Amino acid sequence: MSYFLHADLDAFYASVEQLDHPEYRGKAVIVGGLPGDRRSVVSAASYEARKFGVHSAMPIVQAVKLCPDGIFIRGNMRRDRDKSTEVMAVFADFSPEVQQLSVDEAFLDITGTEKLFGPPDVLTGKLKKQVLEKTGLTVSAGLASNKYLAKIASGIKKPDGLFIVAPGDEEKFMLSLPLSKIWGAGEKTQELFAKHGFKNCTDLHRLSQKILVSIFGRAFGEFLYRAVRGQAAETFNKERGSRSMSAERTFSVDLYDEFEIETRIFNIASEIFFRLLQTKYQSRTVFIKIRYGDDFSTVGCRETYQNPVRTLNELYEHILALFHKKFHKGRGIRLIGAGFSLEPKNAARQTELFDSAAEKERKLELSILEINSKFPPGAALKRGRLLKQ
DNA sequence: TCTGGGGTCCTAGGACCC
DNA sequence: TCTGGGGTCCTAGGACCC
Repeated sequence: MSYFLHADLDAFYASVEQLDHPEYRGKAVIVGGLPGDRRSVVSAASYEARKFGVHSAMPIVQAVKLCPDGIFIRGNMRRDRDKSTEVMAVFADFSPEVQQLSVDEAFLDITGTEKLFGPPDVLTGKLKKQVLEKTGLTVSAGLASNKYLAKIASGIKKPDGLFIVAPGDEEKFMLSLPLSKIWGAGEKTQELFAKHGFKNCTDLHRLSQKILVSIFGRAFGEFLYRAVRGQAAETFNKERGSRSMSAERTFSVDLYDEFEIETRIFNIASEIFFRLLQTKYQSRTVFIKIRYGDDFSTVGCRETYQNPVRTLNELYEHILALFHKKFHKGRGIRLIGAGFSLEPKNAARQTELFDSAAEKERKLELSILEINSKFPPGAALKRGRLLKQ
């Protein structure tokens, strides 16, 4: 019989700020942007801020209205990452199988750890205590016989809580939940639930798999069928490598000027290209994304090339071409994004014949990467924007 | 209220090949 | 002259999660 612990740090980014700034403790802390940031959203709100109705993904503008005296902070990614690493190290002391899901949560397979740490609830108590002592952060935990239920369970007694789904109670547990607690069923699905008059999990449980599939589509229908029965979802079992890499920017004001736009595109191209160079992946497929300011609509396109992208210049040309293929001249741009699909380096695809110009350029770019990695950010070597040939 | 940024997976349809 | 069926690869868009 398997047993899983899902551990979730409470209000992570906000808690790190309160840890580093004792004067913030006990106060409403909102991470994600400063009050003047017109297009930012909340990435974490302390529990004190949540009392005002502030929650993550909410526009900062709205958070300021709800909580005008809150402490607003943009956030400190490097610090948060370091803190996350510390926490994951503690998790690793309790299980050889830690599956990190994001910066602030992980599954621990604690099957068969009883001799070392005691029963699951005792182990969880020890883990929570150690995380607090070693990192100053609190964790909420869920225990269940599969990952899907452990994940839902950890959200039930927040903050600093523990909820256990006893073996044998899986289905009963799911049926006790409101539809809003079904992980994987977001806003649109909730609307669809309402449209069909489904009010709770029992309403879904009554339906055959065939009916669910006809309403929700094959994959999601089958997922729901299993979910309301408390059965393990495949979702968390695939241990897969990266599939894509991308970067996008929302501008504080819509962009109209072509030169300005192309400069932003170049910056995004450099960012993702140098990020790609530091991985064990290559890419033959490039995609772009445009969001218009007038109606918030998003369009995108992609192209798969014969050979992997080799140089920044080449990537920039690709992205620019895709951008101009989609862009409606005259409309203001709110967001531009670009990225690629990843494949393992040196995939068995015939490498192009030696191309000395491209090879030279690639070497130059690698040396820029090396120099950049040796200097603190800001002091690093920057290169002027390339020109279209 | 007016909607970030980095990802994953699914669906439907088209092109192409056998 | 009209037109099958399966498989693979690719693309656009959407839903969802943290």
